[in-house]
Amino acid sequence: MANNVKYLPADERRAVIVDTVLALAAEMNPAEITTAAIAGRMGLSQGALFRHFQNKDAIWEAVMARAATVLTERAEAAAQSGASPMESLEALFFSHINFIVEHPGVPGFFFGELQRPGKSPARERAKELMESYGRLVGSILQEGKESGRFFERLDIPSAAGLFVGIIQGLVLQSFLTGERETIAKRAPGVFALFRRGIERGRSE
Amino acid sequence: MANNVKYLPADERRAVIVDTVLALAAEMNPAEITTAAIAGRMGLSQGALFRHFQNKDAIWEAVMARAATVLTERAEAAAQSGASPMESLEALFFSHINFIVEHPGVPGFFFGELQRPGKSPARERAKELMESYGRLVGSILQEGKESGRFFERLDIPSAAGLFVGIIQGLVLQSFLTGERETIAKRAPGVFALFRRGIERGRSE
DNA sequence: CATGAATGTGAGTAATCACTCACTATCTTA
DNA sequence: TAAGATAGTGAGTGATTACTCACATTCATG
Repeated sequence: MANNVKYLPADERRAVIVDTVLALAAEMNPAEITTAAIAGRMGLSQGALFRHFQNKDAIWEAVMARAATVLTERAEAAAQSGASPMESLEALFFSHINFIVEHPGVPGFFFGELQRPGKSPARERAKELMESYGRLVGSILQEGKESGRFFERLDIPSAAGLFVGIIQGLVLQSFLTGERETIAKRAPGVFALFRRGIERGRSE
Repeated sequence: MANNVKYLPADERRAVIVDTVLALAAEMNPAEITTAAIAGRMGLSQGALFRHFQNKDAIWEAVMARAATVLTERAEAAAQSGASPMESLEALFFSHINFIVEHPGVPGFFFGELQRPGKSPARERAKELMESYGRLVGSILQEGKESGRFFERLDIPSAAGLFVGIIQGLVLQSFLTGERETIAKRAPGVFALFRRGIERGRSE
């Protein structure tokens, strides 16, 4: 893990810094991550950080942007992978779960940033991510509704909110237990119930 | 709002401090609430705080304990109010939503505390609350399942997790928009979908 | 291989943090 | 109304924070 290679090009160093913050976020409260902790983990001095980022907020924005990019890429791939809307939704759900299992620091980072009032750059990135994610889920739901395979009176915004909510609920439970496996273990059962909620009634 | 009455008895002062923290948590990131901010809002000096609490962690624990007490009382009352398990579940759901609308600082406080690793007193309180809440939901679900009104193959832990998750999803959306009304407006539609997921199939 | 540009150092800075304590103001009660 | 108990003050403490800068080290290139 000790990535203490020195004199990296600026873009690579920025990437290493972002990685380091994500690694720290998996181990501690993101709100308590200090520039000293980041530099220490990298084996560099604090000064090196500020050569590549104007301030801590800029680091936070880069971290959020990176998380958003990776998650969005995977989500879009998953959304197109299914043969039916329900399969796409299921693939999207589990790709999101896998992302969180691989990057356990991201949800906490996300929560922490959304709690901040006003508009920090990182918070704006987080909002953008949520909105585009919501649109993606909404389009799949709409498709399923139109194809007649979903509940015909399905309220798209509610269902999209529920979709995001069930993931958040799982994250919260894993925060509680402190164990990373919790979320992957509970995911299938919870998704099955969500599926029951949105699919066509069996006698309608 | 300015509660700057001086020379309150110790127990009343402690209650005022807890109220003040909850009020601040509704306006700012709980992680950024300082003892200076609390004292300033009350119109007292910082020293006054530490006459009534040993340290900041003790204040945080008291805040969490108070939130847990109020929420638990309301939840238990709601759980017993319904004529059927589904009605009880619905009453529980909306009492929780109302609690959050009235105390908008609590969810953020909760998230922030759960993100902290190790075991702070406040975090332990939060875990206790979640566990007893989960048991309450689980018992209603079990009752509904046994009475034949819920899905007969319902997985109780998944459904309880889903119940908590849909509330978290609504909270997250209200964090995003920054508007307090969002959560109450979206709640009915999301609960309807949850209900569809757990109730008996119409042709089974 | 010399030289300028890029990257990193380490000892600083002022601001802010939770917390302390000798002292004062107020309340309670005999 | 005197006096002890309780509550609050305000100027401190050392630790920690994000951030700076003169200087050193290494890299890239003609």
